[in-house]
Amino acid sequence: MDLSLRQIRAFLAAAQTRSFTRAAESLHVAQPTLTVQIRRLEEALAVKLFDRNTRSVELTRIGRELLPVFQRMVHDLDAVVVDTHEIAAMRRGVVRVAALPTIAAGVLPDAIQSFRERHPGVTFVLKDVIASRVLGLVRSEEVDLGVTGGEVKGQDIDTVLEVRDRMHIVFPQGHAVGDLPRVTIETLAEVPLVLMDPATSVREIVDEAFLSAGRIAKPVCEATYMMTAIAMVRAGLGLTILPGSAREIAAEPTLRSRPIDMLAFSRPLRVIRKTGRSLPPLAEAFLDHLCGTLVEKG
Amino acid sequence: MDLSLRQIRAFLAAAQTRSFTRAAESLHVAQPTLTVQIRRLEEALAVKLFDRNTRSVELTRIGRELLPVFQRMVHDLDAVVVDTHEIAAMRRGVVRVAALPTIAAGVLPDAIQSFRERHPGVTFVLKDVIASRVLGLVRSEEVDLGVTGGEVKGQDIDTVLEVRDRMHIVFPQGHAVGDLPRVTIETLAEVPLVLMDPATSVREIVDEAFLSAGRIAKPVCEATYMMTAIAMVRAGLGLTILPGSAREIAAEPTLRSRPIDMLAFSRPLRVIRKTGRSLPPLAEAFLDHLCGTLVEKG
DNA sequence: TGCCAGTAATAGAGTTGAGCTATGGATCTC
DNA sequence: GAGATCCATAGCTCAACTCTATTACTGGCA
Repeated sequence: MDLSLRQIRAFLAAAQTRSFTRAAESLHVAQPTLTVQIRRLEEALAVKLFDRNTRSVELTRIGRELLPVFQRMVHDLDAVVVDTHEIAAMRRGVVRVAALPTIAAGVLPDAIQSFRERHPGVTFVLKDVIASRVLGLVRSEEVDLGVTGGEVKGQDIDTVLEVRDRMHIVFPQGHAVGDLPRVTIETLAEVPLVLMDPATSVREIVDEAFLSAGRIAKPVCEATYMMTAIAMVRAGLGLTILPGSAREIAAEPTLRSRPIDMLAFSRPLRVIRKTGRSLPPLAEAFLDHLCGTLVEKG
Repeated sequence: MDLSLRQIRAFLAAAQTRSFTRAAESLHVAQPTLTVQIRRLEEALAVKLFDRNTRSVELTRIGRELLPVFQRMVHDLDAVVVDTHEIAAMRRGVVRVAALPTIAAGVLPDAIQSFRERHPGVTFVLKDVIASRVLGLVRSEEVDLGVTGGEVKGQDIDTVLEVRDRMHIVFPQGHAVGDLPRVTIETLAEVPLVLMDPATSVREIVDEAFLSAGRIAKPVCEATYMMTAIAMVRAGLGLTILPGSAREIAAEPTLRSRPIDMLAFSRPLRVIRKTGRSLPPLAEAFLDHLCGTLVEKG
C-alpha cells in the first residue's frame, strides 16, 4: 500500500488535536477511519508515529521529527491549489506580450490599463522588440502573444487578428493639408517631406507606396527616430509620414495628423499566438480584450 | 474530488516522457488510467496542464510552472519514506542517552563502541549529568533512556534494569588488603581512608554504610574529584572507596581495587525510560544492548 | 487525396479499497 | 466497582479507480 495525502492529513490532525476522535471530527470522517489511516501510514513508513492508548495520544520521537516535514508539504500543496484556483478565476496571473515598439508605446498601454481595471490582479511582462524577435518570442513560448507587422510564415503561429496600421501625414496646425477633403499620393508628392531613415520599416512602406504609384517623394531630410521627425515638422522643415498608431504625434500639441487615403500607405498589424497552445485564463482574456481594442481603433 | 499523489506522479511522468502512453508504461498502469488521472488533476487544480492532441503532449505554461513544485514535493516525500525505512531497518538513527558522569565515562563508552560495531549508522547524543537531571531529561523525553542512581519516583518512569554498583576499596599494588579473603567493614574501619567530599553521592553511601554498621571511619583527608582521591592513594596517604564502575581506578596502573563485601557499600544503578513511550528502533536496541552489558559486568 | 500508423479519449465492466456502523477492550474518574 | 471515554477491530457497503475494448483524431506517405 502506497501512502496517500489523506493519511498525511490524518497524521497532522491527530498530532494537532492529540486525539483520534477529535481529529476525525475535524476531518469529517468517522473515528475508525482515522485509526485505520494512521495505521496505514505507519505501515507505509514502517515506523510508529503515535504512542497511543485509550487515554492519550502522543507523538513518538520519529513522529515529532516528521511533523514539520509533513506540515510544510501539505501547506505547500494547499498553496498550489489556492494559487491555481486564483489563476483559473482570473484573480491573479501574468500576461506576457511582445510587441513592436510603436505598439508597445501606443495602443498597448491603453489596452493594458483598461484591462487592469477589470482584472486588478494581473501582472504584465512587456517586451518591445522588432518584428522578427516578436515572432521568435511567440514561437519559443517566452511570451503568450505578440503584436507584429510583416509576414508570418510557418504553421506554428496563429494570426488571431489582422488590422491595418494606416500611415498618417503629420503637419503643423493650420497647414493647408488639414483642409483637403482627402490626402492622396498627389498631395504627398507636392509637399516637402521629412522621411524616416531607409533602414526603418516606415520608410520601406513609404518608398514602396511612392514607387507603386510612380511618383517621387520630395525629401528635405531624414530622421532615425520618430521624435526627431516630429521636431523637424514642428520646426517647419516639411511634413512627415508616420504610422497612425505612433504616440509621438499626439505628444506634440502644435501638430496635427490625418490618415493617407491609399492602401499602400499602411502596414499589416497582426496579433499572433502559438498554434495549439492554450494560454493562462488571463492571457486568453487579454488577447480578446486587445483584439477588441484594435478593431475599435482601427 | 481531492487531488492525490498518484495524480501528481502521473503528471510528473507525463511531463518527463511527453507521452501519455510511455508515462503509463513507466508507472505500470494502462494508458486510459493515466489519461483519467491527468484529467482529474486538471479538474482539481481547475487549470489545464497539458496541450495534447493525438500527436503530441506538451506542458502548458502553468504546467511548466507547476512542474518544479511538484517535483520537489514528490522528491521530499520519497526521501522521507526512504529515511523512515532506514530508521526502521536500524541502518540509521540517533540514540540519546543521559547518564551519571561515572557511567558516562565508564561502562557507557564501552557499550556504545560495541554497539556501533553492529550498527555503524548509529549516532549518539550523550549527556553526563547528575541523577536529578537524568530523571528530568527522561521525563521530558529529551533523551530516550537514562542511567541513574538513587530512587525513582513517579509512575511515568520505567526502570528497565536495576543493578548494584558496588563500592570498591582502592589500594596500592602489594597492600595487605589485596590478600584478604574478603573486604569487610572491619577492614575499612581499621585503615586510613581518603574520603570523598560530603556533598558527593559516594560519600553519602559510605557514611550511611559506616553508620548502619555502627563503625567509624578513619578519614585522613577529603577530595571532591575521584581523580584527586586516586592520586592521594597513590601518594600513600591511605585507601579510598569508589564505585567499581569508576574509570579513574583503572587509569592508575599502580593501584588495585576490590569490591567491598557488604550490601550497604553499593548503590543502585538504574536504566530508565519513559513509561508508555516507544523509542526509535536503534534506541530500543541499544537499551537491550546496554542492559546486557551491565548484567554481564555486574 | 486517401490510406496507414500512432496516440489520446471514451465507454463499460470488474475489482479494489476506503469509509461507515456496531462492538469490543482498556483506562481513568468518582 | 460502576460508568464514561476513547482507541481498536470486524464486517458490510459503495464509490472510485483501473482495466479492456473501442473510437476518434492527427500527421506522414504514397
